[in-house]
Amino acid sequence: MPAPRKPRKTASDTPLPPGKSATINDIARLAGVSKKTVSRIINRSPLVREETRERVEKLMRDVGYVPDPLARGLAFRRSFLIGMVYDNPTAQFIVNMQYGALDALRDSGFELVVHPCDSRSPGYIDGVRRFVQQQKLHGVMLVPRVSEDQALADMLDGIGCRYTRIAALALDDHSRMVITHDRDGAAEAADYLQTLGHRDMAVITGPSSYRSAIERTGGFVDALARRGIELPKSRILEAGYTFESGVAAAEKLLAGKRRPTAIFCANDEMAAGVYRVALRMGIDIPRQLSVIGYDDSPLASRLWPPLSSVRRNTRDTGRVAAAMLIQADDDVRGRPIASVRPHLIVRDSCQPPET
Amino acid sequence: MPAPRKPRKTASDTPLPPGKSATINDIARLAGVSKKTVSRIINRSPLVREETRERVEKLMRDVGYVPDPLARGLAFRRSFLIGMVYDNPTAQFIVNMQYGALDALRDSGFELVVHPCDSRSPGYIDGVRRFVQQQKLHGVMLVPRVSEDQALADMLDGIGCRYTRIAALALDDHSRMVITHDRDGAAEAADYLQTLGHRDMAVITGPSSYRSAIERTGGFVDALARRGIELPKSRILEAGYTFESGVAAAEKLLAGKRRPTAIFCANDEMAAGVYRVALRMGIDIPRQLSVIGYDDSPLASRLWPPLSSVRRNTRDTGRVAAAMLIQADDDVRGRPIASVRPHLIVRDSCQPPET
DNA sequence: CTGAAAGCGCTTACAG
DNA sequence: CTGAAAGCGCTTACAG
Repeated sequence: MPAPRKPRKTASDTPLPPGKSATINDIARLAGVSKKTVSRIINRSPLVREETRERVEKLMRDVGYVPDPLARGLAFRRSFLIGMVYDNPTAQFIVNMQYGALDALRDSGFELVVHPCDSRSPGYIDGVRRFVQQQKLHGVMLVPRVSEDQALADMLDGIGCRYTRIAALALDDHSRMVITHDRDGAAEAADYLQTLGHRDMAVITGPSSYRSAIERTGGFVDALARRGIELPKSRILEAGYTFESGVAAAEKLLAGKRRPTAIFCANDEMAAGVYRVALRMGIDIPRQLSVIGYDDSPLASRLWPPLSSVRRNTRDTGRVAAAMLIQADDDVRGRPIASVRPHLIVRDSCQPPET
Repeated sequence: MPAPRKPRKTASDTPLPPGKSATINDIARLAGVSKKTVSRIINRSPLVREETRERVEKLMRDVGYVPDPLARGLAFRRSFLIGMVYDNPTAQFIVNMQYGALDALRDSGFELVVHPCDSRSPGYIDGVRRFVQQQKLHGVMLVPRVSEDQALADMLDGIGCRYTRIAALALDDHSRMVITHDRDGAAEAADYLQTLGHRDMAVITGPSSYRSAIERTGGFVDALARRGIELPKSRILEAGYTFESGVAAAEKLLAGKRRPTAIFCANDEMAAGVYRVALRMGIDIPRQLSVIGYDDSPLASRLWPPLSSVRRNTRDTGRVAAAMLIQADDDVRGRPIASVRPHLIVRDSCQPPET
């Protein structure tokens, strides 16, 4: 039996080039397979013998090999980037959505690139198109309110860009939707106020061009109706989702001779506006007026008394929306529609009405 | 004279492939130059005849040609992505910083990819390294507080990644710093309170491991000293930049037998904590207590009375930091250090002390 | 199950 | 000032 060969430098055991990281060629050479086989392993093709796969995967781990997303992107004609497109929600909402998306993208090789835009400017859809096409994005998350824009979705469909839409209700194929059920969140607020004994309530809602505003108001009104309370039109005020518009709406509502005993606001910013007006008019919250917001933003617990508010679970929403984009198509079809449920966080801004 | 030839399909006027976008080869063919010349024009090389450049640039505009960042990135061994690395500042701060960065990146071909992290977790520097190396980032913006971590900057230096650090004072080469002069912002608050007539003041500051906390407190104390007022150590309380820690610090400060007449808080969250305690203790702001915050967050104007606060101009800061990363190196050297100045926004939370 | 060739759309290094 | 060749690190299409 010949003595075992002393290891010598051959083509197949040349150490990795120092400094620069390993490439698919290094892995193929070191493993003694073709680069195509390595490529199959990277892309989880089943057409690789189990033994080969394990051996090569171990090697990749050992040398810390990670395929270059630039090279893969060039060959695939599609990058490993997920875009997040949004208009102008509150900062905390955006940031939570980003955190959620990154939860899903962590260790996937995908990264998140952000694209705020102004949906009122005429060229905004074109701006998104350039963003998507130039970067050859793998997919985009559409956050409310741009998620509600059918023209934007149609454009993306037209250029073959996959997307997920986050919205209060289904606006598209199940495979492209994450539903936030704003109707249910508002209904929970209505049930809570009704249970406390309120009968004369009011709603300060967002712009009627926003589905979220329609759904939240509708959910509140319908839930009251189910419990036998009709909310007159005069008790529903449309505002602009801003603090200032909340102030203006609250002034109208609280100046009338018969004040409502409770106000449901379609977001926390407007609820803060109600607080401001109540303070100015000497109306005590919650003794003389109950208030509920929507968002459960940090502001809710900074206000005094701490504001009861509907939590949206934004981070979960972002995670689900991003996860759908990087899943294989087969996994997406036929599964139930993605949804995230809101729920009311009770703090100290409500109590039974004065008798 | 022969009749003019009817245009026929030749190699050089074959229309662009329908559907897919033009490549450097299409431009070279259509312009009748080599792809290398087109490449020179893309990269603004001076080694191109003026007439050629103009002709090719017009063609590129006409067909809507944009070079593929994936292909350029592969050849350059560096992507056209800017990373933004941050720990856990307030949502509005992050979002403003992102808006600012995108202001600088608009129409530059670069995009912004976000990377929140936890600087207390042991592997976080490694996480940033993987992020930078795998995506072959063109550069990263380091936002406070990670911008203050020298180990992180050293790692980036070690792997040859360009970066800009946003911090209260110079921690690095001028070419890598954007200074926010927190010291000056705090000094302005001090001058304002002194001018109103306050003599017995206090500071609620952030963690002493944060340069921002040190600078803001130092700036406030030094400015008072310049005006002949010594702030005793007992009037400086270290808190955690959070609402809750602000509440705790305010309780200590306002429970004592001799209350300060004014409190400077190193951020708005802690100032909101002071408001909460003052409300609970029946101390009227601003009549019995003046308060100043730092950040000029949306919260400042939601509080009652509206909080005077030092505005940081975060969006400008982000714009400058990102612009430095995509500038040519020559433009960076020798120019004055980048800086953004804070200034006090006066609202209704301060007045002269009661006599 | 595996591989050799060609190609993705650019740039670098070299030559003229 | 301009260009032909080779290469960046992968994948696709084809063949076996």
